[in-house]
Amino acid sequence: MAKRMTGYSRADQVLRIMEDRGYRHTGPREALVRRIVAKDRHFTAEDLHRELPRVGRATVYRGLNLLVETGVLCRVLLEDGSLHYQLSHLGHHHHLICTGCGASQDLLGCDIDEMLQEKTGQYGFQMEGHRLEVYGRCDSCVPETVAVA
Amino acid sequence: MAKRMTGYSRADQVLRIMEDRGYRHTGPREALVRRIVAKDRHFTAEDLHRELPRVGRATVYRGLNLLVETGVLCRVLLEDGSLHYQLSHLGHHHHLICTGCGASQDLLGCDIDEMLQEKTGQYGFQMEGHRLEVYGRCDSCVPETVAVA
DNA sequence: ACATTATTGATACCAAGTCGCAATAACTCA
DNA sequence: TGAGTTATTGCGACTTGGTATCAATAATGT
Repeated sequence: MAKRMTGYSRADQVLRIMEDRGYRHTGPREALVRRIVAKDRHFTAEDLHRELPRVGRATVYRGLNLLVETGVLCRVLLEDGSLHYQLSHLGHHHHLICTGCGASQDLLGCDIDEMLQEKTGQYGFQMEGHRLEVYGRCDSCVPETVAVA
Repeated sequence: MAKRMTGYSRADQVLRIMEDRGYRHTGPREALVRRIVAKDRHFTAEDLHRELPRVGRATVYRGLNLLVETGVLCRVLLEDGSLHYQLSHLGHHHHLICTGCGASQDLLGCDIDEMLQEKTGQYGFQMEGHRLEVYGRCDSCVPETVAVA
């Protein structure tokens, strides 16, 4: 069915980016990338390794680190402390993570930077960066039981 | 030296809180608490275990979890992903973590809640909570080298 | 086609943290 | 105070998530 009019899929784009950075285009890397771009939610390194058993564990971890460095993926920290990955928007942003279905999306245009600069300045602190994760329910995951009076 | 006019130290208070919750007052727990309240910066479970070799490793971990549940400690996530602990203010707050000396302090009165509620609402998202860590330099840790024009 | 260099994957290893369990220490109450 | 009950301890084995080593292999430039 009509899949995509442009000749290049997202996976191709990503592979292209990596080649431009001087990384080689290899079978295992292509497998990783294709699998990743097909995902609609965050995942762990072990998830990926389970899905691609023919790609060595170390290679999966190495590939993920590479993709994070390249800016293709970003790391997402869940409430329980476990580390997941997801396709990234470029630039600084935060994540909305659904505690129901595990879906996540980027939260764009959330500028807490200035506010933090000011606040932390009051403590004599020179801010360099921050990390913000937001947890809740996405629209298709409203809690089943509503609080009783 | 004039140390403290009240008869009860912070450590005693903490032990008191734990007893009130039904936990027993034991030697190992007291050792943990005394060591912790004497600290002026965040620390890891392994730090604590190294400092108190006579307290079993599992006991250190169990104790820390207990103190977090009780609200005495809170977990702090460093930039490199490692998990540290520090004495906690009550209620929701964030942390200012110095990347120079490793000191950290609580950042109070930083209300990003409303802003996040609004922003996330636009995504059809019902926010339940968030985590924010702020990294930078404390006033006594200004970077040695200043950016050159 | 070849030489060069990056990459792979198996394995061993490491760090952080939990689990099971027998021994022990804290509380309770008669 | 002492016996009984129950929580806690500490050991060691185990799990999970991730990295280092290194010989074998695959990708690239010419």
